[in-house]
Amino acid sequence: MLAGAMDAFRRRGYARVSVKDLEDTTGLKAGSIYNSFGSKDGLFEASFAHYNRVVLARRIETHAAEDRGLGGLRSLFISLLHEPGNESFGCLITNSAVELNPGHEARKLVDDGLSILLSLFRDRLTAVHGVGELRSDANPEAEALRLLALYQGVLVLIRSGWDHPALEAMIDDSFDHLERNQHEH
Amino acid sequence: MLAGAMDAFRRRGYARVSVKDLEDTTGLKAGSIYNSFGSKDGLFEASFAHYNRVVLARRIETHAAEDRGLGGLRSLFISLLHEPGNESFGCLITNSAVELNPGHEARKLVDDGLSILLSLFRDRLTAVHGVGELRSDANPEAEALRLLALYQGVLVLIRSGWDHPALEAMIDDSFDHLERNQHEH
DNA sequence: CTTATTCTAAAATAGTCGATCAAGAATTGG
DNA sequence: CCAATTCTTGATCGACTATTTTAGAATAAG
Repeated sequence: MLAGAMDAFRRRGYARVSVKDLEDTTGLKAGSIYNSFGSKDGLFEASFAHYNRVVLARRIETHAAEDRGLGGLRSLFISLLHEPGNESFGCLITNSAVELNPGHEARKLVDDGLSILLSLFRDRLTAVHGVGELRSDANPEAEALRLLALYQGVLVLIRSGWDHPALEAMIDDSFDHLERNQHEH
Repeated sequence: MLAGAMDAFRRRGYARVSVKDLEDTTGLKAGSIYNSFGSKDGLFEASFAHYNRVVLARRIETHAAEDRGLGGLRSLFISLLHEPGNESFGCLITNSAVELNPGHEARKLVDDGLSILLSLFRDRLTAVHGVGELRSDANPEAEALRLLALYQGVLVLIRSGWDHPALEAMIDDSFDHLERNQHEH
């Protein structure tokens, strides 16, 4: 029910999903939606919170579990290219960061999502840096923000229909460079 | 006139700009708009083409002229953080890649814009690689796509209101790593 | 069973959307 | 200067928007 609304927002963004669309995707009638969520904004925010709490969290858990080190992060990036059914539902964080009004209430959910990702990157890089899995001259703090930007950029390029194998090669290349001593001479 | 419409689309995206808004920003009445551009889509596409042909091209020319090497690309990235009036108008390429329908006519303009940037990055990296300005183990082709993703990602983070100095430090760090022998031991 | 309460449904509201039209103003070509 | 054409304007179109309301169905409590 929430999932249906969330999928619609992921695919088409906030503005281009109508209440009629939400009736179809949730199975609820407009009256019930307004009774339960107060407004279209309310349902959007509930969907977004669900995205951060469930979809994003589960993706991280599945691909980047704590014991998988740097390879987990790589796997997380690659997973963006292999959505089930070969269709990209879009990332609510990226899409909302671009689409939403500066003053929109749901902006805090964008910040939440970005913060979840940045913390993951920072903590993981710091951890593997300690055990020598990371290139020694890399700065985990700056590198984490760079990965966050790369993550968002990849999602933009996926949305633009960019060739997936090329993106996959680029991601692999990026993580190869992060690892220690992969280019010995 | 075109510039006014373009600014509106850059700020608020395609969907949230109404024909009434376009009347205000262009100074033309709805009838004239439809006479000149055929539709809201038509005006949008004209604005987008103007963005690629003028705004983007001029930005590249100003910051990343051909003789400025790798430093020109760095300057191009940094320039995104220093828009006049401390306000970001948004990048029509990034925003449209995220917002537009898969089948929308203006998608080709997204491809055009991305292609302009990718070509710039690829050509410049190849050139400086030849004269040893680029880290020798870097692959210009993969690196160019990485810069394109980074560029898009930075624009997403700017839109999300991310701290500019942190982004600037990250960009500088990224280009430091691209340069040859900046970490001698 | 009865009463109270919550949930659902369908219709209606006011407003805005993109787009069109006819009439007149401005501009252009001869 | 005149005729033809293009452009501008304000009014208006039906369709769709988010939201509210009203009435009825389902559910729960006593």
